[in-house]
Order: sequence, then C-alpha cells, then structure tokens
Amino acid sequence: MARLRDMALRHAVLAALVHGEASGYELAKRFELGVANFWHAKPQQVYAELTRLREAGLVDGREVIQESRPNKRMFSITDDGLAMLDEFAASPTPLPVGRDDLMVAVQAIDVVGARSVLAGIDRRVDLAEQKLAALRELEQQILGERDEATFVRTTRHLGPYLTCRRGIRFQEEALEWCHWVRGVVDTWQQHGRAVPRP
Amino acid sequence: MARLRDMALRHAVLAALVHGEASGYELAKRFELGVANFWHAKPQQVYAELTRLREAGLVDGREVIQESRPNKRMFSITDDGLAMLDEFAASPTPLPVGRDDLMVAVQAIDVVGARSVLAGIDRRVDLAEQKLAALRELEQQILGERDEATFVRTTRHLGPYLTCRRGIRFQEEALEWCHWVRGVVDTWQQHGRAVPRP
DNA sequence: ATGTACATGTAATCGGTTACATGATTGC
DNA sequence: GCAATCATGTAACCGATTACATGTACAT
Repeated sequence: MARLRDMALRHAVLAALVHGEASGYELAKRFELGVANFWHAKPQQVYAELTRLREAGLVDGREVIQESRPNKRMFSITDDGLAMLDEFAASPTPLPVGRDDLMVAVQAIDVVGARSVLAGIDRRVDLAEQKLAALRELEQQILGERDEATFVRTTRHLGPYLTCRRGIRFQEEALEWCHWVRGVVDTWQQHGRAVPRP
Repeated sequence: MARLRDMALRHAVLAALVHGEASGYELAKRFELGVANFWHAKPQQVYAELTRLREAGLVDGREVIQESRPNKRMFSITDDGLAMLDEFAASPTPLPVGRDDLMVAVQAIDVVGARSVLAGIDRRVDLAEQKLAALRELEQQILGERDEATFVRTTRHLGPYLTCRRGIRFQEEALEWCHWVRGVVDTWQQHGRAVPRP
C-alpha cells in the first residue's frame, strides 16, 4: 500500500464513489463536465488519481471485459477509503479562493473600453445558463416526483442534493449579477463617464 | 523587453494598477487578503510577477528610498501594459471551475457522519462572515456618502465597485446556503436516515 | 467517408503553494 | 523584551493543464 501525499483531487474522487462503483470513464466525464458540481478535473488527472488510489488500497478496481467496446475498469471505495474520507471531512477547510478572468476584465472596465467587457458578460450569461440547465436537470433526477420536504425525510443520499443546490444557487446569483452589471454600465456610459461636469 | 507566456496572475496585477501606482508590498497585501476580491495570490508570487512585468516593459518600477523603513519599489502600468489589458478584456473567458473542499465533505455526508460536516459548515459561516464584513467596509469606502444611483452617474472608477458587489453577493449566497443546509440536515437526521420505513 | 462516443493513458509544462531567509522599526 | 508591520525575495515542490497517443464501434 503506497503512500499518498495530500492531493486535493483524491478526496473528491473518493466522494464520487460513495454511492457505488463506477468506471474510470464515467468518473472522468462527471469530473470534466461538472455533473460532479462539487469539483472539477480533466480525464487524464482522474485516471492518474484512480491508479494511485488503487495502489494505496483506497479503492478496488476490477477489469470488465467487453465485446463490442474497449475493456474498462470498475472502481469502488474500500473501508480504508471510507476512513480517509471520514478523516478529511473532520478537518477544517479554508475559504475557497476566487479566481475568475472575467472579474479581472470587469475590474479594469474604466480603462479597457466597456464594449469588450460587456461582450464578456454576455458570453458568461450564455455559459452560466447552460450550466444552470444541466444542474436543474440533475436536481430533477434526484428529486423525481417528490418535493423537497418529502425527499429530505425519505432519502438516504442527501449529499448530492445539497451540492447540486449550491451549484444552482451559485449560477443563479452569477446571472443576476451579470444582468445588474449590464444595467449599471449602461447608466454609467450615458453620463459623461470620463469627464464628469463640474 | 522579455517575452511573457500566458500567465493568469499577470492580468490581475495589471488590473490592480489601473487606478494609480502602488508598492509591491501594498499589492502583495491586497492579493493575499482578498481586498482585491477579484483575484488571489501569495506575496511571493506577486513580487515575482512584478519583476517579470517590469522586464517585459508592462509596468514601470521606481525605487523609493525611505529612512526609517526598508526601501520600496513603486509600480505603475505602462502604455504597453494597458494595451495588453485591453487585449485580455476582449478575449473570451471560460466559466471558472469550482473547487471547494467543503463541498467534497458535503457530497459525502451520507457516509462520513453528519456531525463533522456540520462542524465544517459552522466554520465556513464564520469565515464567510469575516470576509463579508471586509467587503462591506470596502463598499462603504467606495460609495462614501453617495447612494448607488448617484455613485454610478458620477464616478470614473466603476470597476472596483462592480467586483466588490460580486464578492458581497457571493458571500451572502454562501451564508444562506449554509443556513439552509443546517436546517435540511437536522430534518434528515430526525427521520431514520439510514433505514426509511416501508 | 466522417465524426462522435467509448476507454485509457504518457510527457512536458505551467501556475500556485510551502518553506525558508533577512533585517530594520514601531507599539505593547 | 517581544510581537507585529514594513519590505523583498529564493528554492523546492505539488497539483492542474495542454499536447499527444491509440484503437474499436456505431450513427449520419
């Protein structure tokens, strides 16, 4: 059982496996296209991490031979993996640091020409709406016919719903801010921005 | 004038300089403690980036000799730097990827014991409230006596207000979600979570 | 024929973090 | 006397991204 340093992705992969086994390909997809809305990683990184986790005995991996498709490996979390997740969940987590290129452009709107920045805002609106649609679909999958109150009283799998709600609220908030920015910048531009009259 | 690759911090530092010169120390502080709420970096990284930017001719740096303190360097953006920011603002920016350790713990709440996760939520509430207080102070500094409508019609420096508002809204949303989680998890625990009755 | 989905990686590089170093001054 | 603030870095490391590689099957 090899040793592992304190890698960030490790716990995210373990968390993605708590509700049953999955193939590397499935996990890679989930982590790339944000269906796993609680973390993000490229496929190569996921495959590498799975290999390391298996060497460390934190996941089991079994080969599945397929006829009309390439073979695949199915992974599931071990007791050691669960123990590690437990330890992780009990340790304090820092505030995530925000890094968003669009915010840099917005910060500089006074000197870079508002037109470029507003174009960036519009692109962001599109992307956020796509993401939001995907998350709402996921929410529907989770809830099924049930309303929230019923779901919460009856489910065994609350975690995915909580993180999904976080993703939805985050994107909704981002969209509201984008629309607010459009309005404010329009007003600002109509009043001699660079040369306010005395 | 040395060449620079496409580093992420570069544009953020340039954006932080658009409203006048600043010392490396001032910039390092702003980037570390999130007063620059649109980006984040450690002091060492900021100093290194400033050196590179000066070699590339994107910022000017002048030495200021001080008596009762160590000497410092004051940096200001050049025309080349402004041109680079302009180009950056016109290029498309991707959706920022979310990576938050607390979300990983929440995702796994079904297996790791809700107590640890709720403790993490409480710590997050504290941190978010501190950050929120700092951002609201910054907002007051920006607005002064003016209300938003008046400010927008008269200011030349809209950018910092827009990003500050984003930071405030983000933290407010995070706090609301945390409180919602507390309530939902309490309900969930009161109804035989692991063994729902038939 | 052409492209998308399945399925899994290696190698090089980059951007960010951690650890460590230095030394004076101001306030408790 | 002791900690915090001012002021600036170097070196080593780690985690994430980018570019590249391989081959089958199914749908248009």
